[in-house]
Amino acid sequence: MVEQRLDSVFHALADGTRRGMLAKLAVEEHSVTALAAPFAMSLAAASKHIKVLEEAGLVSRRVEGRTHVVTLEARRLGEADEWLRRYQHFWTQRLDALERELRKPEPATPRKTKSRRKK
Amino acid sequence: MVEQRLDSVFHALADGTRRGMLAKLAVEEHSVTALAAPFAMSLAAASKHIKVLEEAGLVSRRVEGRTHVVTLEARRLGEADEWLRRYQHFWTQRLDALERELRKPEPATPRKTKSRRKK
DNA sequence: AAATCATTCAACCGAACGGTTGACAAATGC
DNA sequence: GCATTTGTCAACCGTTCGGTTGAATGATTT
Repeated sequence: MVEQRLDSVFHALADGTRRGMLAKLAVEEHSVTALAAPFAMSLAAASKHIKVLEEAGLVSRRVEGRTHVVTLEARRLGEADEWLRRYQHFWTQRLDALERELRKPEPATPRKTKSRRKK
Repeated sequence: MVEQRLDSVFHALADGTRRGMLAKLAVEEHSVTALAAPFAMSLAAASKHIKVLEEAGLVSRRVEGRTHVVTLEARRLGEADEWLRRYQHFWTQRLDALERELRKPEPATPRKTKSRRKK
């Protein structure tokens, strides 16, 4: 159930055009034409991308006269992030370890000027 | 450059089988056969999934005799997370706003017992 | 040396992807 | 009323995806 959603969300994110659209939508909502503008493709193609985002639940659409206004809907991004963070310590632990290592030279017991370590 | 990598990482994540493999690898490294075991598919199919993960930089492989040992390589997950977090406030702010709203019923000016609102 | 185990490779398959074009529908402008 | 704007839909096209099967490769066991 939530697994399926992750499929569609991650798939939606696996395309630069769509990520670009989300970036634009993060600033403010846009019409379909406005969203399509930066990309070298037909309006129909852009429209399809928007549909992918919509079906992934990443954007919503409000019809206003003849224009469709697309809005960022980030809850699902939150779900994706939630999934990713289960692994967070894997990419931070090295840094953590490094940090600890870097702090270490400041000795825990600074009394003895010369500390023999190991051997 | 980094955009291309995001493509492959998000694409790799857009599949339940592959996410399952990563989950298993989060516990410890595994051979190809061990990784494939839980899934109802041929070994060749699983092997392809692993290749996708590998090419996305999410896992690495060490050949040990006749078995290939696959290890989680989470740096790229970190990059994906980094991208997602640009949007973090979008899925937290609503909660923030809601929280403020929920606190509000405690009136700012509780003096007047009967407050007429509107009209 | 032969058999078995761990894994990939190559060819194939149907479905989905990302794009195009042309027709269509609805709201707006003249 | 007619043309224009905004957007979708449908059909098509080549490519990629996720899977299969069968053969091939290499390391290990007997």
